[in-house]
Amino acid sequence: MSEIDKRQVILDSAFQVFMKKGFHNAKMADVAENAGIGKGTIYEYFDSKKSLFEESFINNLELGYNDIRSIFESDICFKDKLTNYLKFKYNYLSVQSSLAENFLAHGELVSKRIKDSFMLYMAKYYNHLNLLVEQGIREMVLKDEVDAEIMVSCIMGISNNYLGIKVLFKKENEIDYEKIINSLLCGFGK
Amino acid sequence: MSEIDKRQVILDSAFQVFMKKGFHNAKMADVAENAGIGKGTIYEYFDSKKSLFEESFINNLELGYNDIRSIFESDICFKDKLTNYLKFKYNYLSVQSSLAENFLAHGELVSKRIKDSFMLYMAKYYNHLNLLVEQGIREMVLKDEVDAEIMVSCIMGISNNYLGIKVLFKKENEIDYEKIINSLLCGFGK
Amino acid sequence: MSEIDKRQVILDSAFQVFMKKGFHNAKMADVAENAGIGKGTIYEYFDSKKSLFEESFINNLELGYNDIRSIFESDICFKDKLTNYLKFKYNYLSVQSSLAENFLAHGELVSKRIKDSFMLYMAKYYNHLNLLVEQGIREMVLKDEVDAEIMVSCIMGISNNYLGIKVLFKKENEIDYEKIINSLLCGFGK
Amino acid sequence: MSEIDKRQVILDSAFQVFMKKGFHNAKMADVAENAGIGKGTIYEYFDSKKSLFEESFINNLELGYNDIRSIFESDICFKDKLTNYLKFKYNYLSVQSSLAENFLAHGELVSKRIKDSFMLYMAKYYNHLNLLVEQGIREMVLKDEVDAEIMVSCIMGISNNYLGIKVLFKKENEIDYEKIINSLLCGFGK
DNA sequence: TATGAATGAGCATTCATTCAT
DNA sequence: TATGAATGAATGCTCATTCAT
Repeated sequence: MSEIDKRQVILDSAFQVFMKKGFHNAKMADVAENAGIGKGTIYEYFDSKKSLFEESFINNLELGYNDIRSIFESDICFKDKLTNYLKFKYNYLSVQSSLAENFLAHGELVSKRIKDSFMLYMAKYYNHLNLLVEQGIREMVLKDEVDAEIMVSCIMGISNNYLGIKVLFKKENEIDYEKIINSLLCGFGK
Repeated sequence: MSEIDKRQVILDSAFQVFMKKGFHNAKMADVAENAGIGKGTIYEYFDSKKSLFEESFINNLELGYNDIRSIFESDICFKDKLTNYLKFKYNYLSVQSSLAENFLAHGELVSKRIKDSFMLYMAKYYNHLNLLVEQGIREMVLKDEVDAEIMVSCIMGISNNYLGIKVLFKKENEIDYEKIINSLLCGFGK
Repeated sequence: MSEIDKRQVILDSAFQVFMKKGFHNAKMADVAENAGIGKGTIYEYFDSKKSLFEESFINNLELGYNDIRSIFESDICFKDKLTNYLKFKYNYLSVQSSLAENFLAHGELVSKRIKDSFMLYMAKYYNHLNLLVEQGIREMVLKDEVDAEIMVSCIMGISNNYLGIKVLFKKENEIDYEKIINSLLCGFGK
Repeated sequence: MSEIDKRQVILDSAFQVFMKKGFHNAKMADVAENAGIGKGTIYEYFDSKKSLFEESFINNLELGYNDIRSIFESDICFKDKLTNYLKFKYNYLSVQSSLAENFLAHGELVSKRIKDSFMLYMAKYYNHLNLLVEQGIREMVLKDEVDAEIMVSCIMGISNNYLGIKVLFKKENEIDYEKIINSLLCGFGK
């Protein structure tokens, strides 16, 4: 196995263990065992538990972003793109985390580096969603005077909360993406 | 000071310290000092650090819920209620936490007990927002066939993301609650 | 036991263990056990193993110096003072260290702080021995033109090497302090 | 490079690193890098770090002894021999160690083997100095009844302390070997 | 009841040593 | 023979918890 590969194996193992147990309850021994290597080997590739956490966290942001970027950059219409985005988010939530955990936060681990990285990716997502709104306007699906920030927030709310609940109660077949998009387009008012 | 009062003093002190430092970096000595009492005294009222965290977390959910319940239970129209709710959330976000931290989660501390409690309050919020949607339908402001889950998710998305960003960049005066509600009512589509 | 006393108990225990095992082979657990306390307690009084070593080393210099100063400051004649000094050194060597160890040194632990402290006490000893030489000149026992540095070095050589060997081979009764002093006074030449 | 030569390269490299960093702070990786070889190669020639230390220490004693033996075995008079010895010691102190470090000792590394070896060489030095004293007696420079042990200790004191201080304060040109020897011969008394 | 000095279980990290290449 | 990636035993230190006062 190449040096790069082993590094990636450790990153993946670390992300799994950190997600499952949290930073403080995850032992370096757990990460090593999960990766099928010795404890000391981790330190050949990473300086400390903290930096391993940061690297694995950022690596995961990158991987997730690469997957989702292809959706945003694909050459399809507004509605299809939004539908694909929501479908992807549904699957992502399924494998990655539980709803409740996404609401909880502890300041402790959020180093400047990780905050910056997180904000960077959030900004990228945000930017993509903003571009999607603009595309919708160009395609004459959305109103010209639409407030992109508000609409993006609604999309995020749906992807985090509505889909999150469906994941939690395992009601995938109840999700009607057509209805979601219609709700956004037509509004809830009379 | 009565026994009940001292318990509450400890709970408040604990919540402050846990929010500021996170569970693992908060020392029992910090909580005691912040409460102006001795370390040993905490153990007269709570079994362990973990249970103190849980109690303080749930206590805070209760306090927050009591504040917001009065909004939902007030005798005002749909639009005013929704506006008041969003305004309250804005202030809450301002004092409680930063945007980025709300996105991050570590599984470690989320015991079944705390998850259940959290879900209970989420369900209460959810229920209130659902009732609010029903009120909107009764007041003929919303369509009869509105999907409450989707609308509630949009409201949550706005309160967590849109307001969160405004808090983060301290742009309170930019928030146009009228426009937010109009967006929800009329939709973003042509 | 008072706080000061417990501190001293730990210092004494630490000095014993460090002298016996050396810094790196002495475990904090050894020091604690030797002092009859828990490991954690040491950290109530000292910041780290390193600082415990330094404090115990310096403390020992102080104690040794206090003992020997009383000899130098006593109101007796040159010869008696020199005899007492050598007798004291003999006993000190007996309980403190072996000859061979005094020759070996490893730079590692010698922090600036400890070096300064050591040099300070060496300078004090040196100064006392110089004053002793001056006293000898005033008492007309020593030549006026005596080179104090050379004579002090000879005294140190005798106290470290000659007495050290006697300690090592446990030949206390062979030591003839009279002869030693006569040798210094009359020289070895014809 | 022959096997013997590589062994010697490692021994030299090891001695340098051990003297500079001390046993515990010297890493095998340091020794290997300093010798320009791989870590594993050291283990082709030495069993362990401990044995490498012992071998390098003893090897250095041998080298130092070989240098000084030639002085003692040269065919010159007592005074010249003593002067040459002191001059050699001065240079040796200059390159090998600082004064303070020579006073400090930590028991840890002094295995029986190394102690024995050290004592052996000390005994050799001692023996040479004793022979030198006898030569002085034969040459009628020293008194017949001179106590060799005391005189040797004085010489050692001068070489370790007096010369050590001169090295430390870089006052080589202040050393008056003539005066030192006269002091030893005539004594310090009236 | 209130305290804080004392405790020791628990873990990140280092580095001498091994062994497949 | 020479290498250095991989290993895991070993230990300093932290801090929740206890309990004598």
